[in-house]
Amino acid sequence: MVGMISRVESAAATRRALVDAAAELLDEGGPSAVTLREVGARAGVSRGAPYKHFADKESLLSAVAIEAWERNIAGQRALRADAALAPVDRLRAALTALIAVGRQQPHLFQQMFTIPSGDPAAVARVAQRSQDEFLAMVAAVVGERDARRYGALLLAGAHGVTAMEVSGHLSTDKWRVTAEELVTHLVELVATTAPAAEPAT
Amino acid sequence: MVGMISRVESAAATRRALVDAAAELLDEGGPSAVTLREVGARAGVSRGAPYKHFADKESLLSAVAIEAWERNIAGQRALRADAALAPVDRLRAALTALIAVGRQQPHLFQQMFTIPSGDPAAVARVAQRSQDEFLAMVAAVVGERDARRYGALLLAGAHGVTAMEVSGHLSTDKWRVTAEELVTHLVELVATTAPAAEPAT
DNA sequence: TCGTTCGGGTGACAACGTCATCTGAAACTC
DNA sequence: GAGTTTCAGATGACGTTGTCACCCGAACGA
Repeated sequence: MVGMISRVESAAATRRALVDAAAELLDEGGPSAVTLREVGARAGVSRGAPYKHFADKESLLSAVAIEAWERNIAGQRALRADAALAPVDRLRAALTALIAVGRQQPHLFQQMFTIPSGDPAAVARVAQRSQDEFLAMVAAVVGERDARRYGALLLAGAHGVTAMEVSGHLSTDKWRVTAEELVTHLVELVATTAPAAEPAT
Repeated sequence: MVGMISRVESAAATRRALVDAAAELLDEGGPSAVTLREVGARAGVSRGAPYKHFADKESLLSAVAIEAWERNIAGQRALRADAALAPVDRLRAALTALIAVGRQQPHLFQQMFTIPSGDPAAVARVAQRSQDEFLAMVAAVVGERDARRYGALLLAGAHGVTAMEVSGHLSTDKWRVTAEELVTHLVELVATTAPAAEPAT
């Protein structure tokens, strides 16, 4: 029958609700606000239920970070598919998107770059895929040969400025520059310095 | 009598021991390993003693971060006083020092850039002083006029690459570049692109 | 139809952050 | 120097949290 839910479907739905609830609590009050009891409550299950889907609290938070990385990947794919954008604009848009996450969901941003203690490979793997996507965008601007070198520069710069703003260390009074301006500046710097520019994919 | 300890001296010594113990535990096992009970034990006092010196656990961790920033400031001052170094070398050394902290004390590095929830201004203030020091070093290379713009770029880049390495997102297989190489590259990029270079202080 | 599997609920426990309260000695007042 | 105040530290206690062992019931496979 249509709409009938099997056991695996129900379990998957619960897992979804758990991750969503955890992400919500993380946004609202940081990692310490993510209690398994409250997560269970918001997901409509009991306090022990999360343990049927995640090894421990940190695995749950890792799942939240992993989904954020996957959204990041999807966003970059969409940018690459947008034919209306010049390669250098795609680059800038991708980095600006990272800044936007930091601005709108600072705790999530920090979680994405937290030292993993459980399974280090889990978050790292999906982050690597995001970087692959980004590398392709860089290659379209500076060429395949120097993509890695400049890609690391761009990504580090964007992440660095966002992290500084998130943690309150980027006083615009002092630096007289916004995160977006800095990224734009950095992209221009790379685009003009880089040896060769190739046509977009 | 020499060696006699007054009450305030004893209290200051306890505070020192508490911060040291917290820093030690942070290095060993991350923020979750810093329990007030263990901190008290290592400092030779009881579990409730820290509350005579810090409002709560987070204030204690903030104190650890603040001391790390102060060491950073002292290091930068030493670099600026070293007449044997060219201005651009001082810059690179300062950024490399930041990377070294991330490598050797990853949890401390994260703590230095954590979103503060208690007194946001406390950590931010000392971080600002570190940036003032850094700004002066940048000005010696690219001139006063563009120091802010390029300073933010350099600092963000160094912090970004360190954070990526700390969180395991900087696969050297993929990027074929170490954090130091990237910083060196960035410094050269700025030094050659910047409009004017002025003599060192 | 009969086990099996497995998501979910519940009781329980240790550890933790935090506070109210007590204590004793140093510091201050006269 | 006696009395008073101040304050670092110890301790008992409480609520909360992460975690696990155990139980239950419904969906699934044979």
